[in-house]
Amino acid sequence: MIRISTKGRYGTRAMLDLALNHENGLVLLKDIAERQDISIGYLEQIIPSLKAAGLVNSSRGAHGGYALARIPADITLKEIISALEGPLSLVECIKDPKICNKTDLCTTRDLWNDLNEKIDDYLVSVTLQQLVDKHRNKQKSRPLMYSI
Amino acid sequence: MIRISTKGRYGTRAMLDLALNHENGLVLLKDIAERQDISIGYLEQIIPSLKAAGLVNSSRGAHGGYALARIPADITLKEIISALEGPLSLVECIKDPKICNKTDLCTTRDLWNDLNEKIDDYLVSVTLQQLVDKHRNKQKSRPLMYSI
DNA sequence: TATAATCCTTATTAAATTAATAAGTATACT
DNA sequence: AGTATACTTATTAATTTAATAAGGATTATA
Repeated sequence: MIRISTKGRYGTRAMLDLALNHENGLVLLKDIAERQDISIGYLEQIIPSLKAAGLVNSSRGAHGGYALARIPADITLKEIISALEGPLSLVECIKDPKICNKTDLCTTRDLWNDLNEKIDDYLVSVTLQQLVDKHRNKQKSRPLMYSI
Repeated sequence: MIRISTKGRYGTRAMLDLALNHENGLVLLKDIAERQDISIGYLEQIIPSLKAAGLVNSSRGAHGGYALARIPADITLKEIISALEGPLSLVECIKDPKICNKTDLCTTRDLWNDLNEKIDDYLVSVTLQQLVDKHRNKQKSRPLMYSI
């Protein structure tokens, strides 16, 4: 199965949540967890990858919390996914050609490599800002839904 | 990690092997296994998926073996991968929207859905014949390599 | 009709990965 | 000092992946 793990999915949702809720200053992990319906413990395992990649900043202690390190328009989905799942490599021999001695004759490797590039192109083309805009449009188009 | 499993990769190589070696009649599992360096036992677990999808035919008994069910130009990569790995669905809620009650408001789901379509488009666009052609070109461009 | 060659079927297992929980530590504001 | 928060590390359960094993079913042919 070709799949995106929960780490990638939850982390992306956390980033979108951060982008949507920055008006009131720092965002609490607890609040992200609640809004996104992800356990705090699991989020605590995911966030460090985003920090390490320089995508979010944090401050500790009371009144601490998280914030995006850059504006959403400057953050691509590729950065987010790479931070969470490592470099995109549909098959091992893409990022590490030495593991197979037939690499240069392997037609199917070329194939996975091409597909890899397509996926990459798409991920680069989407910014967090675009997600924010899409999200706001969705909200607008459902005027009968009230949050309670 | 976004990954293609060995089932998908080995199965694709088996299909390419079938396409390349049909001149001498039916192709033996044993020979595919040897040429592709995949254990017979594991191939025996992979081939049934290809049969079930109507991509290969087989005949049993002495002088039995496998053959493609259709010409390579009529077989897309998407059919092969779907047969081996099930319907492409980067996240569960793509093929089964009911598992999540926020599906219609979920911006990230739309995102995975779009990516899913890109991958799908690519897989549909590649035929087994194209792989065969690429493979033959590679062989030609390495005239100093002899098989022994 | 016996034998050999082949596909076919089912069960088992080991390893890796994923998804999560738990429990406590460090820091900073009040 | 106390509390709210981020941070760290270890553990575990479930699932998936990748493979092995062992034998059964079918067909050509000697």
